[in-house]
Amino acid sequence: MARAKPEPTIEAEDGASRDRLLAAAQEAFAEHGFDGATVRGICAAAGANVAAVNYYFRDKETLYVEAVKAAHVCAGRMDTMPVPPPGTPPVEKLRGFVREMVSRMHAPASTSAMKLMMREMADPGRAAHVVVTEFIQPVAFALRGILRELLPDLDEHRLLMTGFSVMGQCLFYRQNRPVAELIFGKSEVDALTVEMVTDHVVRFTLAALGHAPPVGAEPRAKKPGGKR
Amino acid sequence: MARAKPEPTIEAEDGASRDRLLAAAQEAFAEHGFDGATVRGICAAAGANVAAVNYYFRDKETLYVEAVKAAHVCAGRMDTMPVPPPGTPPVEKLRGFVREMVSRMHAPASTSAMKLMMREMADPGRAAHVVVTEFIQPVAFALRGILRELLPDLDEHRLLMTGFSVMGQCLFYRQNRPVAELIFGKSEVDALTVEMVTDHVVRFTLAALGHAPPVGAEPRAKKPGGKR
DNA sequence: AATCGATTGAAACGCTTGTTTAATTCCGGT
DNA sequence: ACCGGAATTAAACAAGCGTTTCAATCGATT
Repeated sequence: MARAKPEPTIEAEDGASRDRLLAAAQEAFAEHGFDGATVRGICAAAGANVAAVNYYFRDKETLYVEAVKAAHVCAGRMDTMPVPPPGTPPVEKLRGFVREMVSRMHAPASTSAMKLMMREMADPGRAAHVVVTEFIQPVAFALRGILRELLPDLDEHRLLMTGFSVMGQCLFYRQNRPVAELIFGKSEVDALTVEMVTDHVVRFTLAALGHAPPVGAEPRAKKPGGKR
Repeated sequence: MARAKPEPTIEAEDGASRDRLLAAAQEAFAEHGFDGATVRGICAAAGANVAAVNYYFRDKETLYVEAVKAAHVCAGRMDTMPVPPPGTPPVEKLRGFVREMVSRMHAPASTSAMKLMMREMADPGRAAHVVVTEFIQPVAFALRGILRELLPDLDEHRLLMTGFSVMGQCLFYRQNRPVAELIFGKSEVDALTVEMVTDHVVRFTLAALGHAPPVGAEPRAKKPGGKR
């Protein structure tokens, strides 16, 4: 009937609408969660038919899992963390780690992808294993290695908690930013730039570990007690 | 006990099934979220009819808000934080604050109530304002006061981030515990007792602020006010 | 041009959701 | 006892959900 021959969209590509479906699902699940997002809404946003989700994926749940997987290869790529050159001192490794982490918490490449992963982490269920083993685990071990270099004699439990302290500081700015804005005002929180937060977390952590002067001590001059 | 009814409306005090409904809603919303929980499931758990939720509350949304309110007066009571006596040094105030916070993060009085509040904080929407102003805000200001005592000369931005560092460390053990268990193993994470975590966070923070020796440095010599 | 498999389309399925209606039971009061 | 409002019940409502069906369409191959 309506032999509509619109612009030659790239349909010849294998699974063009599959990708659009995946992108739409990623955004919808990130915004409204698994239960909140609807298959109809996703298909409408993707410009596809409702049956497409059953054609390309089996059902809503596998679409969700695939969307999470696609999200963590898009915004994730945690294996592509900046690898410091071999001679880098551990303090600088930690600084680089925190900078990268805070940056991703602050303004990630794909907002919806990061939101989706955070949501899955907040209450793990359907795709937690994939996200953790491929996205989070290597980062956690990288941090543990850096901290082990900084604290060679610390027992495992304290090392673990130290890593949690670092991650807790970084994750705060993403997981609790809305609440912080409600408490202290959006302008106050938004005033904290990536550089400021990175600098604070690095200084706070290094001071806690005895590798830098404590917070509040302005380094107007080189402080005595500098290591090495 | 029987008071006169000036208005022929319902008595808010005798709602036996209303309370059961509220408790069931609290648990269901905590477990499955707003969209995941069903009115029928809540009523079944409360042993009430489906129409009860429309009789006592207007609809599902107000039931949710009331459940959140009930949750934060049950597990919350953050205004009943341990008030240190006036002569307490700020270091001890911080220690008490962290201990209380970590304890509540670790094993709260009502698991479902805490879960429900955390869920509402994770993505604020329906009852965020109530939770924040009555539950979180006073705690945040209390922490800020303690930190201001410890760091009288720090600018506001750094003071804010320092508070975030403290809260981030405490919240980590609740918000990211499942993920941490997936990464490092449940036994490793569960081995961290409240005392260990409290001690670590206090030491980490005080060291960062220059009020205690850094993590990893065992206090070989007696510190002023040193503890065992 | 005809054919075949892959893809899309519109419609309907069965089911669950939140909400409402109307009838019923319960209980205390002048 | 009667009566009236409060509380509870069963049944149904419309709407939306995920999923399925089957026919129509498209693109490439023969």
